[in-house]
Amino acid sequence: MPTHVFDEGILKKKQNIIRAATRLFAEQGLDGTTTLRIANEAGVTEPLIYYHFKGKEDLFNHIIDTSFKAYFSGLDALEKTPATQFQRIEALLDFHFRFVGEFPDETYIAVSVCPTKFREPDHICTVNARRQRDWLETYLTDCLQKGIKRKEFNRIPVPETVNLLIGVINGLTRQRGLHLEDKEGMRDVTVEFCRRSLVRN
Amino acid sequence: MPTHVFDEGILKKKQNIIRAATRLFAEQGLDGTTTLRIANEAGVTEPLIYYHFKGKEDLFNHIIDTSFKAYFSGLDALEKTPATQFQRIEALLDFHFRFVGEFPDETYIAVSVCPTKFREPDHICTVNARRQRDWLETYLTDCLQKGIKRKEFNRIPVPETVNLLIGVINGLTRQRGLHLEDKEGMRDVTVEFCRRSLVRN
Amino acid sequence: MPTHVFDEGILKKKQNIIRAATRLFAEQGLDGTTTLRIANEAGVTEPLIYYHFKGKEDLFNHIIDTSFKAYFSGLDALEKTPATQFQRIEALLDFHFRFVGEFPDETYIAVSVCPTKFREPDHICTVNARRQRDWLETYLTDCLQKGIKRKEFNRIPVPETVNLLIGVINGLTRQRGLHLEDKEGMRDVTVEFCRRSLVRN
Amino acid sequence: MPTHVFDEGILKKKQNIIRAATRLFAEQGLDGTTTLRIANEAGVTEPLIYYHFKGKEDLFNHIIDTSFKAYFSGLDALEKTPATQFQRIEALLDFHFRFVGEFPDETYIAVSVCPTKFREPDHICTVNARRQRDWLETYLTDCLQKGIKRKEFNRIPVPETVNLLIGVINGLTRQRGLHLEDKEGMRDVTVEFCRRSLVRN
DNA sequence: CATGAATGAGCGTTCATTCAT
DNA sequence: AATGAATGAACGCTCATTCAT
Repeated sequence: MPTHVFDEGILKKKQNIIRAATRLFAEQGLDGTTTLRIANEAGVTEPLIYYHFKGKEDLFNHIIDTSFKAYFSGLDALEKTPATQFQRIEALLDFHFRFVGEFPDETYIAVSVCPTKFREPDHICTVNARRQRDWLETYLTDCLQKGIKRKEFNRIPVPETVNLLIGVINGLTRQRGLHLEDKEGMRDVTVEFCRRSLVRN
Repeated sequence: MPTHVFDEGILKKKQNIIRAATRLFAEQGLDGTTTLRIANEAGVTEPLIYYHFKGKEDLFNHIIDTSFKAYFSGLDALEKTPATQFQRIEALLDFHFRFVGEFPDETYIAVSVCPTKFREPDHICTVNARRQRDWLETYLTDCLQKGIKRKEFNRIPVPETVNLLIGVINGLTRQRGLHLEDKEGMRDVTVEFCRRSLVRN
Repeated sequence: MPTHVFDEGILKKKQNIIRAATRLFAEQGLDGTTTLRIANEAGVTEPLIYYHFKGKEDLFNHIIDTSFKAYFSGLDALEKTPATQFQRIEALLDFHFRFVGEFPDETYIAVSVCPTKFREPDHICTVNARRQRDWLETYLTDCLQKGIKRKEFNRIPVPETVNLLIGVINGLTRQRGLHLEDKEGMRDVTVEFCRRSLVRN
Repeated sequence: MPTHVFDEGILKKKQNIIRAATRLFAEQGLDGTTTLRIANEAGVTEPLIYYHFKGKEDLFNHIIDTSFKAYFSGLDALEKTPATQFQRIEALLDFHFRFVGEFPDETYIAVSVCPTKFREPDHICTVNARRQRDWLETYLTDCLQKGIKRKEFNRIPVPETVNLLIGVINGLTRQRGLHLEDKEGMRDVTVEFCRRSLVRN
């Protein structure tokens, strides 16, 4: 069920290229991955990459674009479920745990190789990262402000806590692939950790 | 005052090479940084790099080695200050906030370019990352176990919480350079966030 | 009315290919023109070129062949009009002025890209260029010898003057496309220039 | 004495590259010549080309630049010798015969591969070709106008005759390498041909 | 007749590295 | 300690060409 959501109506060999590239970019970075390696692992010849994409950079951008589209569509599906403010935060954490589980390579690329492009202000990486940060800031700020006003949450400095929560999400996101066997356990412990910190008792 | 701690008794041009390489590796990664660029930014010629180091990889390893030495010596200085368990955790968080402030490039390299080497089990990156994780795990597990036993902390699942705290540290560490102006504020909020979650009231 | 003389009984798309190729070869040379570009400008896909021709070289040869056929058939039409010797030379100059006006691209290819093939003695370019030179030499030598014998022309060294006249034709031929607006004027001035040099007064 | 005038103070291997490239560009054009071939014929490895030049195009431009510098410095040496107007024209023809004899490859490149760059208005080829044409037009127009005014020349249409003379120079220039054994003969015959046409008797 | 998909061969270029000085 | 000159290896990419349909 994972990666397949991206692949509807795409040729098999093109899929292979995208999947191989995604894995290799995650493992070795953009500069560390050669087009020859991608082609070999995809079971095609190098020029086919250039038939389907303008170049290595374009292939990379395609992966970034597709990944962030899936990410944001997941985020947007969240918004519609109102509840207590903590349940909204829990849903956000939950979504990230699921997303990183489904798309570990895509997530790792976004977190680890995208930043090398932040120097270019119009790069697809920069644009999407900014959009992500804005989205999370808006969402979390709203949760915290409402939660504090309704006495659901402790009185805490909002912007710093938003920043902290984004850091938590980022940090847990980066710990993929390597270990993190007991995903279910981590999810629950993280949620409870935040609940104790935020929710008034 | 920062970077200079590494440079005692080192020739000026060698220092320039190391500093230029550190900055460039952090900005563009290992593969993305050419020896020519390093030489230019250091104000020397390429062969001088090879006079002082065996090659680019060796220069990189030197930087990693020096950085982790400073990091671990900071960690070891921590151990000697016993107190309440939460104070120990606070000291750990505090140290990381300070370290990332003093050595942003070194930290960023360790977090973002080291992982591309984890495939090689004996690489200096892999070894140091493992050692770091072990150190943090041991330290935090000890804190949590003692804190729980002495009723200072809530009863929480230890390994997952250790993992979570490491994630928090990692996440906040990655958010360097870009923004995070109010470092002091972040430090306090983070400490309080963890305190509310951990310490029984 | 021009290029159409070549196209009788040829499919429209094949015509497009030939015309696009002719223009591009003249503009960018043989190596500088890609089959993809030809296909695009002809409004077809690349494989269609290979349906109609064995390959790019074959398409090029076809153009050379067709161009030289038209050129030689024009030359042969000349021969039949006897008159004074200078009138024969004038007719030859006249024909070249008209030909280069009708087929500027074909002429330019013959003059500028054919020479890169002269290394291959059996190439269609080499063969036709030799045949052209032979034809012009024979024709002009005959004119000059007869004209001198009949006291129509000054006593001049024949082979060198033949060579010179071929050079004049070549030089004026090359000056197409770029400028040379007043073609009619150039024709007359050239003819009179040669007349004053050759014809006894 | 030939090509050596360009080479003062240049490294031997760099000279080899320039000479090999000059010959190959003349024989096969810019696109038809590979950097590998240049390197092989120069007895060096490919990267050395990139050590001395920014790339193939830059090497080509260097050759064009050097050639035209030599050409224009030759032209400028001409100007200072006033005499009858026809002697000035004779000197011009003479210079071109000598130049094409000394630098046949450079001349051929200027005449045959430069035009593929004329599309780019700021290209070194375009700029130099325009400058050359301007120079020749100015020079020849001056000769003809003065010659006509002083009754040295017949009354002839000046701009067209200028154009014709440039065509003659171009045409004879293009006939390099191929044959043209009796250069001395050609020079004299050409001069006399023009004299009879221009000079009043 | 016509095309989308795919490839073998090779090209211009870069880069880490070495050598002679 | 330091450098200009030079190279082996490989990389991203293009192109003429073919194949299946």
